[in-house]
Amino acid sequence: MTPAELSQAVQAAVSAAVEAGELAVAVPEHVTVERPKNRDHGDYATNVALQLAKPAGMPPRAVAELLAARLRETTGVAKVDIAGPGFLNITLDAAAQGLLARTVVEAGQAYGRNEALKGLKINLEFVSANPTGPIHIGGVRWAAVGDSLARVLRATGADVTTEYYLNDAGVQITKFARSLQAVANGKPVPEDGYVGEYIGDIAKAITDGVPGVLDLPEDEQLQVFRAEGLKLMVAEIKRSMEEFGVHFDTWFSEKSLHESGAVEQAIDRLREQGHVFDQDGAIWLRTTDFGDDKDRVLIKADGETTYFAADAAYYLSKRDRGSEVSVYMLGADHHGYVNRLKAIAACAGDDMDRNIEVRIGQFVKMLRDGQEVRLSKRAGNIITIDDVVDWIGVDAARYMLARSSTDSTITIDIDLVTSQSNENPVFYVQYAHTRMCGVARKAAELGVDKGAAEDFKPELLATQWESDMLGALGEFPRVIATAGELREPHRVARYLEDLAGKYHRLYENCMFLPKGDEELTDTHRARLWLVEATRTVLANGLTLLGVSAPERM
RNA sequence: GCGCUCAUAGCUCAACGGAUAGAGCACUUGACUACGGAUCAAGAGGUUGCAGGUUCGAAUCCUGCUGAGCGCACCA
Repeated sequence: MTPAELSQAVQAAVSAAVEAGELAVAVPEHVTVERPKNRDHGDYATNVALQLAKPAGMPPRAVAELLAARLRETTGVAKVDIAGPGFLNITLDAAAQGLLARTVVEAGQAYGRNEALKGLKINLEFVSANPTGPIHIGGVRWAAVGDSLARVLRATGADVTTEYYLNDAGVQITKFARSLQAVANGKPVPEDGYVGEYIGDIAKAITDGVPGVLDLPEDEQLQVFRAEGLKLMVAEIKRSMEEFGVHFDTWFSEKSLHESGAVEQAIDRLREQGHVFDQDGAIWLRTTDFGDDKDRVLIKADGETTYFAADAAYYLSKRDRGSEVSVYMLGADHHGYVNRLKAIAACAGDDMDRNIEVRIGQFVKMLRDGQEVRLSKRAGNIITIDDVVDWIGVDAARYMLARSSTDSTITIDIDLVTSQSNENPVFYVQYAHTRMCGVARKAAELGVDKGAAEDFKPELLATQWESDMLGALGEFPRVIATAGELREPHRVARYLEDLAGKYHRLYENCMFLPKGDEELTDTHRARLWLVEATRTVLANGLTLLGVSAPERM
């Protein structure tokens, strides 16, 4: 019996009580059934009686009594206790619980997928770092979290488009081009330019790739460095993202918004909605109508469009391309943008509480020799995505960055992670997976297997360790659904750590294979189903995080 | 000055308003002639920054305070 099925059973118990006239409430659309932390509280617990007590005008425990009586009649339910203020503690019979192992194995890679967000069209934008340098550690966090979130959302049935917004127009690119040009000509980079080895590398690639570029007039030369530098830098970013296991469906060019007239069209559309006004020679969007602390300029008095105007056009582009929910993942230094971005959606006539989500994530702090390493894209000693991968590898990097809530600043001690990578939780989880594969290898060696599905005896999975394991396996679909709904992929990582721990304990306490001259028993076979089910969930979960599930380490 | 975010064990971090706040690491003590010991068991470690409030129930929600990070352009 899965938690979802149990939840329906509880709901049915409420319905039955209502129909019998014993309970005067509206039947809740969804009943929460959860694994209690304390196993003395049964396999599952529900607080539904506490929640219905007030509307029913009855004491919580009286409501609980009504429901408990009906639940005890439910197939697969072994015991129902009423505890504390009115919790219902439900214990399943071993067979009903054990059946889950076969369910999981038979579902395979599909186990855990659900339809919590079925059909929802989501545009998920993340990283979007300026193409004026390599991706630095902050961007790496969004790459890990954003890509995992995309995978999680897809597992909940959402139709997700991942997108990288390339700021390929504007003065930063010009500064970048001037820096390349200066270095190529053996001159010092301008005061406000970009420095770092990569500037020299790209400059050299351009002078090598475009013979005679240095003989061109200065203006033409700059154009070459701008165009070629941008191309090379974007290619470099794409390469590092792909190597990190992160794929973007769309690389969206800011410049294209300006060149196609999309920015002007966007302003016209916002004007039609009545939120655009002229003042002091500039054209403004009245974002203060929707919670922004000041109105924003779209077109400056000198006729130039602002970056904000491009933001507006970009949002409308996402909308025009079918996005129902546009999710922006921004760094903490962009929190001031939340209100103005949401106001764009509202000014366009959209629901700013549904059609747009701006998620702010905190920074990653890097320590080396006990000192914080300051991150500056313009400084030479930046920590890039390639540095991180070199030090700790893609798996550990992705896992470490994705296992924490983006609300928390996280601190990564480079010395610790590089010198003692065994302490990394990802190894704990991956090791559990290799152990399960080891069991399968050993079974093959012994020439035994878990047997046919119809011979599986779920009631033999009856020890506390097996029960714990089965309970955890049953949670997986809900973990994914919650992670998707809350946009918090770190929940998957935490779940896997718990699952791995339960497996390690199961391993210590239950033999899966016969030893010595023993015969393979039905208990062994049932446990082999459980091991295979656990391996399936662990592998599925690691895939959602973009982390490999190794057979050997 | 105004605003946003954060504050949980020695460290790094969890905890859809639920029961005794949990993991990993580090520390102490144990466990390998069995499926991989990169493991497990036990122990120790907390006034969830402070003070109020709402609630049957608060780390979680509200108010105030303290501390930290960040942001407040006709820049991009």
